[in-house]
Amino acid sequence: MKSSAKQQSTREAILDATDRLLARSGYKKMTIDDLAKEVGIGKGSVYLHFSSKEELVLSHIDRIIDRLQIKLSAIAEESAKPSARLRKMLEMRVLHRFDGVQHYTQSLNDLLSAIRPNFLARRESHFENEAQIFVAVIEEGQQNGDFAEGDARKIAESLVLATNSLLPFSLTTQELGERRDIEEKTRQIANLLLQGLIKRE
Amino acid sequence: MKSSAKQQSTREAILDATDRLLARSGYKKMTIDDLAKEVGIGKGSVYLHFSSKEELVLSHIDRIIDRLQIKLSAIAEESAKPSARLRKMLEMRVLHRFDGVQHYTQSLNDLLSAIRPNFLARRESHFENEAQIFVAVIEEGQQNGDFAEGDARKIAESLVLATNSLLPFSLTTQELGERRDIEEKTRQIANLLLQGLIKRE
DNA sequence: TTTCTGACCAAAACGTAATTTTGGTCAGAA
DNA sequence: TTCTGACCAAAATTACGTTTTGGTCAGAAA
Repeated sequence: MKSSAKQQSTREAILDATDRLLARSGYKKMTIDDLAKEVGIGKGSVYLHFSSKEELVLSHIDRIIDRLQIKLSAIAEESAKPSARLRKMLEMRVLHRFDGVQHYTQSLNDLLSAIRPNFLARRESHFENEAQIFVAVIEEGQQNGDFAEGDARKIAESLVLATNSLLPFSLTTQELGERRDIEEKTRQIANLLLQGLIKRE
Repeated sequence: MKSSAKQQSTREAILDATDRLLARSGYKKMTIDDLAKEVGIGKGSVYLHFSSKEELVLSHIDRIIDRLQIKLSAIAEESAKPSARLRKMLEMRVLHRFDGVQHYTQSLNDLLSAIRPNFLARRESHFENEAQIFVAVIEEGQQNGDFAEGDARKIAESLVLATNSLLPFSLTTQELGERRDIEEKTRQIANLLLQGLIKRE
């Protein structure tokens, strides 16, 4: 039996190569043969880790989101004020997503059109998971009196949703604009939202 | 010389027919011949009003936005409190856009991919124009002491941007979800944003 | 045994050449 | 002066033979 650590590292190597090839050629032109060659394994071995090309790319996206969630959770557990943590989480979330696909110059549409239904479903669940991380911080702020009362889950969903139009999705990072502008716009929205959360004297 | 009122009504009839055909067949399958037949005019007459198929469809979208801007301006001039007006404007904006393309079941992607560059450019300018309508109301609220001080233009852009992810764009209305849910989500976000705007005692 | 591989295959993608449809024009009708 | 539809080049579609590709699996490697 192969060590699961080794299995895991092969899996990671495949996903790393997927990222490179996706950036280089887009979804349709990226072939499993090329991918295997890039990783230095046999083609069949790719299918030991992923059941299909679509599943492979979806997993690659999942990995970006997993990493995001780890970073979000880390901030959520810091010791700063809840409002400061939320602000930081909102900004980091947008920039992480921006950076995660910055090198895909034109290929986002290609990818989206190829795997649309499953991708949209996952995207929805990613948002839900991300919102859940915000919930804990919001509840903390409510309990310590910083924030006004309210359904923490709904508030979390609103925070996420309100910054979603800044995420690369149908628009590539180029079409979205300069990274610094995205950052500034996110900060503006986050400020307004958080002012709204903070309890009035 | 033909009366400009008659010219205008033909133009409107063409745009009405464009809306119907776009809903029925999508951008690529909608032909100018069909369109002329639907309106009951000759094909060449279509080109008396629009210089190309792309321009035609762009004008159709412009019309949706023009109507939106008229409704936004109307609300902006009502006598309710600035915060109430802004809330109403934000909700109306999202629902107007939702209703404007609700009958395009699958064809938004088709349209987007066909006219992408010019469409994106216009979209950007639509947002800027919409934001400008918000500016006046925000400044009014700042002057009468309801709202905290701040760059009204930037605030307006934030309000618009924060609700943009609820607009049909790459996602069709079906993919966005139920109208009542969109309405609820918009209201949630608007509440949070406006709480953030309101001046603290 | 367990892990990995690449030859293999059906299906999809691609080239391409013949055919049809379509966006756009414009000479002349109304 | 306004409108039209026959007309045309270009683009889309079809038909079809060829190539490429996603996915499998019998057997090699470990």
